[in-house]
Amino acid sequence: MERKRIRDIRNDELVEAAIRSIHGCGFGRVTMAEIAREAGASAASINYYFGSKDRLMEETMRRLLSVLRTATLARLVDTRTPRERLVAIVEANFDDTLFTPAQCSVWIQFWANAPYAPSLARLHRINRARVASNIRRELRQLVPEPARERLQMTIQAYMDGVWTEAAQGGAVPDAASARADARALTELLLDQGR
Amino acid sequence: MERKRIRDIRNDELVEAAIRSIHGCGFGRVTMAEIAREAGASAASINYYFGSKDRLMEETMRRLLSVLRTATLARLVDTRTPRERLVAIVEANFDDTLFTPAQCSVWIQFWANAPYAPSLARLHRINRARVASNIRRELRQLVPEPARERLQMTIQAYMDGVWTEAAQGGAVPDAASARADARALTELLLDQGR
DNA sequence: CAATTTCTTGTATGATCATACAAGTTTTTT
DNA sequence: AAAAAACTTGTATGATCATACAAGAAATTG
Repeated sequence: MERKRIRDIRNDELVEAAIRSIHGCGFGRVTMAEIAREAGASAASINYYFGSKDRLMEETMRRLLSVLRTATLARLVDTRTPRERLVAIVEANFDDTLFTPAQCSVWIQFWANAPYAPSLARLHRINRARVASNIRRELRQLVPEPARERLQMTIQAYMDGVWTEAAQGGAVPDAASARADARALTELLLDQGR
Repeated sequence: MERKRIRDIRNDELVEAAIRSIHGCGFGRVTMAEIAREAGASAASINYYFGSKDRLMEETMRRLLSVLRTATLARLVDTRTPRERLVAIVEANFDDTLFTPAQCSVWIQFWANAPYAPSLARLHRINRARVASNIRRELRQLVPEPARERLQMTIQAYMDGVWTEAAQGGAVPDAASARADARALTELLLDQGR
């Protein structure tokens, strides 16, 4: 099936060009022409494959979500205890495949724009619910009720914040240190009672 | 000096209309016409007072920064120890005057767009440097060197993250709980060695 | 190799929007 | 109250951009 392959190749190329372009110009300022240039194609061909700019953005966001999902599943494979699983979920957010300037930048911009773009809002809501539920599942076995909810929000806020910082492009830690820091904070929070 | 007063009143009205409009439409989609409508004025009058959309956005961001600065200074007044000052700085980020859905939302959007708009980038950089330096000043007297830098980043990431969450509009805690949570985390981090 | 499908692009169209401008209105000054 | 200054607005202009479309190139099929 040569047909399908070519289409998939183009999809990949265009989504990756979109990520680079958004990182370069900003979500609000990126144009079809710019993305096409980045991909070495024409603006019209993006419409041929995606139908509209909106759908290209949607697919681009899907790509980011899929990277996170993949990283999370990979890290969950070798876990035994709830504590290990929680750490795996947290560390997945700073996986080498995810925690790059371009992806953090694009991610933040999708977040900022999600409330105003229905198709992004939907994906955003689904992802957020999945991450929250993953964390809660493990916390249930680790922490008694009153503190649980607050703990989950703290962890999630911290992860969002590190991504935000990374997107600002300042002194970005490398992925490995980001994981170490996140792990340290998670364990400190889990052990705080003792 | 009636002249000055009218100008100041219009400036205030227009900046506040801009905040409401950006919260409603998004930074990338808000138009002069929409802001004018929100303010009960005309698009042309915004140009009369601010010269351009760009400068209105710049002034709007300045407003947000000024609210944070004011809240911080107010909370620093009655502090005695470095620890109290650090807590004051952190709590200021969740002051009642700041931690509202509209302001968090606008703030996040300014952050996301700062890398692509020179005038916003400048303000953003200055603010970030000031907050970082405030935190570092107190940490110097509270924490030995190796951990200091990491602690500062953790605190700042957490604060960014809570704002991000608040901007998403999900289950936003009220300002008072946000302050309590932030204080608890700060003190946990400070005491972690013991 | 002819026919058909798939792919690619340049250009035209129409929408959106910031801004300039000129013509008015209101307020202040003298 | 005349003159001047400050303010306000509607409209025109021009730029930007997503997208539709038609025509053509390349690949696939029979």
